[in-house]
Amino acid sequence: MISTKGRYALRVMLDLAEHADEAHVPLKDIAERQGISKKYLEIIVKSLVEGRLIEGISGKGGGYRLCRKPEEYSVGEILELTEGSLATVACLSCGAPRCDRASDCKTLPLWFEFDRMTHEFFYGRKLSDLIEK
Amino acid sequence: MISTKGRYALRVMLDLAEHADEAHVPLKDIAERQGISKKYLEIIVKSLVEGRLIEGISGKGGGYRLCRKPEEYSVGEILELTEGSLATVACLSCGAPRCDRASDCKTLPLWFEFDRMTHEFFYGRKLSDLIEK
DNA sequence: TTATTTACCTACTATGTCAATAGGTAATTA
DNA sequence: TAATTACCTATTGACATAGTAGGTAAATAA
Repeated sequence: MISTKGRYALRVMLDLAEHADEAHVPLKDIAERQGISKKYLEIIVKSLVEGRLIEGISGKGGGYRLCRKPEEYSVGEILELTEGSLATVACLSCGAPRCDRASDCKTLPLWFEFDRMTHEFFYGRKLSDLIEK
Repeated sequence: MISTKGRYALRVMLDLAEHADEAHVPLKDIAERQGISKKYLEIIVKSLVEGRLIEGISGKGGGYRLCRKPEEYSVGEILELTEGSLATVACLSCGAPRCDRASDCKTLPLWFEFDRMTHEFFYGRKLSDLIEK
């Protein structure tokens, strides 16, 4: 299940992509357009800035801006950054303690395959694919 | 993210499938073989019994048994029963309050497509597919 | 009949995550 | 100097997760 963090992050990125002509977009504007609490969005954009997906400029006339072109962002990296991991089961998430049943676990191949499919799905979609022409 | 409930349920079902020759399999045996607390498994098998995936018989010589052949169970129905829903985002889970942004939400089609893929993946796998021949 | 074994039942709990909110400080521009 | 913006730390209520505890009811074997 994708939480609000990942979903809102994607919407913020989309909003920025759609307003890429403006120099910088204040968070206030994004919050209003998207109908999401600005305070909550602060937490989310923080991750995005730290992950170098966007950059923020303080002060009057400041705001946020994409670092790259919309077609250079995959949905997967946005979600993975904000959600922490896209892994389906705990055993497959990065830094998980390895399970000693793994070698003959009959369900692991299933999770593994699903994980791969998920990864391919989200990394195959670019931010630009979500913007209607 | 699939929780232990769904993952353990699948392992219980697999264990039962592999011991389908025995009349009834006591939960104690499953718990020992799978290395999962019997107490916790009680909660999980309860859902499986209520969902009519397995049946339980009390008393000495009792235990649990599959209601159908392994090839007649999809992984999807097992997970959906124990996890509640396989939906990726809240907006798509059954009985969710409908979002008034849905009509022009640019991310919804993405979630929808992923949801469909997930559904097809898990409903396409049968319990019997996970048993090595 | 009695002991044993099994399912089945209700209640409780510790821990963590989610989805925010509150109240600031620092930076930049007009 | 005032306004605007990002950026920072801390807190909170609600809920889910992953169990545990301590029983009762049902069925069988001795």
